[in-house]
Amino acid sequence: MRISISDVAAKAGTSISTVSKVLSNAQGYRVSEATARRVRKAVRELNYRPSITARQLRFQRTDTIGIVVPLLTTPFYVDIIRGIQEVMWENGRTVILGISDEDSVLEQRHLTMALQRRVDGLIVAPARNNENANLYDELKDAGIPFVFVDRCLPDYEANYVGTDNREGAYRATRHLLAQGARSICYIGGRGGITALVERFSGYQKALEEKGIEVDPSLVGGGIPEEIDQAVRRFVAVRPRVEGAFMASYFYLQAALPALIEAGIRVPADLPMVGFDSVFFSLSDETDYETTRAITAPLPTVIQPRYEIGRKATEILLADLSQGGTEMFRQIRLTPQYERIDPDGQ
Amino acid sequence: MRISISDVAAKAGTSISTVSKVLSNAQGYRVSEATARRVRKAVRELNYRPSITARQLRFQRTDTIGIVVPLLTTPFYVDIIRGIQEVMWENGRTVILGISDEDSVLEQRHLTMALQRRVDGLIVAPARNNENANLYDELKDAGIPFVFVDRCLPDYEANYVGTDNREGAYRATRHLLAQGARSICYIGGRGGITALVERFSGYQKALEEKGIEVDPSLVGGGIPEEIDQAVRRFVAVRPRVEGAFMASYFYLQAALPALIEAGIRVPADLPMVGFDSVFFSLSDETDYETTRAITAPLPTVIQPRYEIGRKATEILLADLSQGGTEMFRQIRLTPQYERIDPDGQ
DNA sequence: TGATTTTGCGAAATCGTTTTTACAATTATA
DNA sequence: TATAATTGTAAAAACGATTTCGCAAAATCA
Repeated sequence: MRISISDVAAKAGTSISTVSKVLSNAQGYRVSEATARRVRKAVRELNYRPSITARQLRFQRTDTIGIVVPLLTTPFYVDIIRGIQEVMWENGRTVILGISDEDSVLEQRHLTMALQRRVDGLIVAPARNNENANLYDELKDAGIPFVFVDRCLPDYEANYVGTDNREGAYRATRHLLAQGARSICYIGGRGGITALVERFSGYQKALEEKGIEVDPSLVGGGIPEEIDQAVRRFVAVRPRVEGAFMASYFYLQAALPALIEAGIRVPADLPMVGFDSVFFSLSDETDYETTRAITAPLPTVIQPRYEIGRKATEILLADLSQGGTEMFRQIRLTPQYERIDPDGQ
Repeated sequence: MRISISDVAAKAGTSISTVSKVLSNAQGYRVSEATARRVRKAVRELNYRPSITARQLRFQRTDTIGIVVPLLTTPFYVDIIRGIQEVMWENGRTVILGISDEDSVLEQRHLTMALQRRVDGLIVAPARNNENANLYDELKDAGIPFVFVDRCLPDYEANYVGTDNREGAYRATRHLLAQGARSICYIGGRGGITALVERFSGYQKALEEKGIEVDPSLVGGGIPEEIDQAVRRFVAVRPRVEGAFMASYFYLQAALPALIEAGIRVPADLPMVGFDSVFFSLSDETDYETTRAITAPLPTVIQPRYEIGRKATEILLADLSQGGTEMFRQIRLTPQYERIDPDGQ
């Protein structure tokens, strides 16, 4: 029962092409003011809105981009999405959203779905341990532009917008060093996605600058169980670990219970720095216990989430308008620091 | 450069109608096995996928629904969306998402956008202080089914799925009464959206059952500044308030700073119950301070968020398949309780 | 007044599907 | 062997828009 352009034409007593011309009100068309008025009146009275679907078919573009993120339960990706939405709005476009749940297979399903919907382009934060490189190759072949945000596949050439992870991790580690810590553990893994590789590299750089060799037995990561075990090993080490670098909220959250169990409060007993916030619900028993072991707001590297979203969208739109450039852009935005002196030491 | 059905037809040496028939492989059609094989081969080799856009135009339905929620910064709506997505997946449909930021105008923009995209239906958690009733009337007139989740416009007839707010608030208030509290403040407002009206009503019911009249001077709500002022009044009251009912995380979050400033720890110094969790970032100075004033996990009413999403979608899909029923369904799901004895006293 | 330009509008093609209808060619029936 | 029924395929219409092109009517010019 939806009204179409022909209903408007009928009511205005004109042809559909005339209606279209009035509505697009481009310069080249010649429509008399009297007719235009009739058309506009009919449009108003019928409350007519052109079908985007028909437009899409005609123009061969959907003015829609697909977003796939691993999760929404922290504000991190929510803010990135907000940035994306904002720019898309400004350009009269829309967004469809998929949540991969850190699962490579689900990610693929979302991407295929989006492609079937003929999205113009994609913005993706790939799941950890990603195995979709061939899928992204297909996108390149098909000429569908996409931009990775926050994370990128290792050794993979593509558009990317994220934080300057190496720099952030470097500064954060220096913060620990400045407090006199020398044996500093790294919890975060070193592969799967580039962000972690880069953070490890920043950690390493800061240590080596001080002539400290990275101790492999102080590096841990993986799934929560592995992290838990790694932390148990670290706290048993003698002499005791003097600082901890947590590569993200994910690792921090997984590591805290083991620390608490060992009676270690942070940052009082163990200086600690992290990337981005970790969130606690104070209705949750476990979370409540955990917060008790935290003695002061944690120093943290703050990622420019909103800006990452905006920048990624701008790159995508640029690619779109230029019909897919062959040049890939890799952009690392400068992080901010909370309770870390970035120029410290 | 995307390949269409006619490319397949050309490659298979047949007509596009034959290709379509092979692909839809419905029973009624008669296509020889030899032709079908040729077509399938061509489809495989060209990696052809039918254009959803063209299908949409043909079928006059998009297999898409629009979701509009006020915010995504708490897990509440995220979980509802997860429930919606799940059911939509199972039915091979997609979702487009808008965030209204608690702004009636933005909500309207999102809804209009969704309509222009010709979504089949809508699931909406309306913004507080909503002024879009006429817009929703238009939806009814246009025969576009929609379901409210969590919140509903006051005195407005429409599909609705949410928590049994009155019951939840009733039980929560009884919990405070069971602890001996008699003068209990209510922070949450009483209008704008039905959830709050119902929660106030449950609070009132529990009090009146004990022969306690609601004291209007102990009721506060509104924007964060008003809440802050209300709390300051409450804590100054003598004899001192003995319990606090917080209508949602929003009010809890807004109220805590004033409580802390007054040196009141919760629930130790002031028994408190709330609806759903409040989240804190322990990298945030303010949040950190706030958590120090909380002496134990807070008792809370837990809303069945995931189920709300599922149920709402089921109702919408039912409406959709029946071509829009005239009967509106109002469903209130039973909440769960954390640290509240629901049968208490 | 007759020829030419301008103006206003509509018919038709197009985008990629699905589905109905029509039409051959083949097979079965009388 | 005609005729009827069946089978395989293609042509065409429809969905709702945009845009090119052509054709009248009106306006301008000679």
